[in-house]
Amino acid sequence: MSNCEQCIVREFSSLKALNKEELAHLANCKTSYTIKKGETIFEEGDSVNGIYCVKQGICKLSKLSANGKDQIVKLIKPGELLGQRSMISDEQANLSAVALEDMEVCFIPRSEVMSLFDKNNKFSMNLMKTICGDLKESDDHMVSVSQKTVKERLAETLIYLEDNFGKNEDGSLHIQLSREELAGMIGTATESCIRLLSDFNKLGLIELVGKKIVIKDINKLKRIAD
Amino acid sequence: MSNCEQCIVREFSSLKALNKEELAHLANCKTSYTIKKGETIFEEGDSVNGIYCVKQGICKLSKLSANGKDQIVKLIKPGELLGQRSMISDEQANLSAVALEDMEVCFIPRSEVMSLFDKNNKFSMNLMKTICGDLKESDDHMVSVSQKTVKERLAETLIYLEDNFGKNEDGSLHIQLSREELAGMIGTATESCIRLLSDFNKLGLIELVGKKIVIKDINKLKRIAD
DNA sequence: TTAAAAAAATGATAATTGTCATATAAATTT
DNA sequence: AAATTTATATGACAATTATCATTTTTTTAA
Repeated sequence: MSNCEQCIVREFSSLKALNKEELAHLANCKTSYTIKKGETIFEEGDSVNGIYCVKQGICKLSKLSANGKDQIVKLIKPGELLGQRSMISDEQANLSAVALEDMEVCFIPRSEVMSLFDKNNKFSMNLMKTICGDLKESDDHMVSVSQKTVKERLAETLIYLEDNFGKNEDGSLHIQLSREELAGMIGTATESCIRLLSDFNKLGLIELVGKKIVIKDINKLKRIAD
Repeated sequence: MSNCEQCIVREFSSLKALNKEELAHLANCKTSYTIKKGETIFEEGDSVNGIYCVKQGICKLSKLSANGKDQIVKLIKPGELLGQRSMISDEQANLSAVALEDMEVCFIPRSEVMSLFDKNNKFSMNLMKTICGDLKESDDHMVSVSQKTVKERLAETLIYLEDNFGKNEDGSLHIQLSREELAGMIGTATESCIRLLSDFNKLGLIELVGKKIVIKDINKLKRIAD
């Protein structure tokens, strides 16, 4: 069983508030998992009886709409916690979590999180602030989806992806999303997304290398995004 | 100064976890305000140094988009708390709060809320659950905005308004929104909203009496909303 | 390595939605 | 009560976006 005290990603989440003793206890009750790219961690409707601490790899949180399209609500990266919302509300998950890369996660059971919430005020405050941050992000995202055009949102999303997930040596976005997933992030049809990528390409804002995307003129993109 | 212990709306919010002593202290440090319809409680960018407990009246939480349209993110009714997100994150408000009716609110300063958060675990858990509920709502709303048509969203919103804010004796929706505000709720242009209301009217789904809206066939509306 | 399947790209077209102009109705002010 | 302002409603049209069909490219499997 691996040690939580030595786990670096802990520093990036609410768990940074834990002391040695608490970390030792946590190491004892957590379960580690390896998840392959494309696999599901939990699905809409599942009862998630704890939270996942993401150690390695990126995953998407998405929701299936009535018309069968998968809307990506949020991307989760190492250091973040997964399933907090459902666990705290004690409700079934309203989103599905699917790995976009091979992942390593640790599952922390509900009882442990709740006990930490009760005992460690710093931890509960951290958790609170994280969720408040998520709420702000979600509200802002909602306004963006509702008031901006698809073109503006695509520009915005490309910038977001570069800012938050970085780029490879060849300059292409590190995060690998299919066109369908990218469309699901900005809330549009796959074909519309592809078409606008082509337009951006022709305008020299981006370059399409296979399915990879290289941002060539981030300032113009920013001007489009607003 | 009015007594918090006897305030009924308290039972509907996180504050229901407070004991006699805490309520007495709260009564001492809160400030009561009367707000007229149309007045602003706080605006995007304001530092909200506490939370508002809504005793009477409904208000909207909205965000101004780049194109000058006001997107309504949430409606708040008596018993709910206002400004929790900003206060906890210790950030400026990302939304504006404007009264849709004459209101009575009590302002509770940050220090008091924080002290309660630290001392009363039931309260902090309640607060947490409320915000988690808001987050779920916001995510769901986002998916709805992004995947449903304006017509579907209008139907959905009309049902939501009747379910959550009730109707007058004449059967019309109790909550009084201008067409512009209703458009702001569903995320569309005012003219599009008006046009679809006319369509619904012609189809017998609703009846327009002046600016009032009466739902005539909620089942058909539900079928449209999905 | 070739065949099959899946993903990406593009064209044609239709549906949805936004914008601007204008008319009508309601609310407010004088 | 008349005049002004504001809100609601409608028409005409343009822009955006979705859908369906088809082609090309890439990936996967045989």
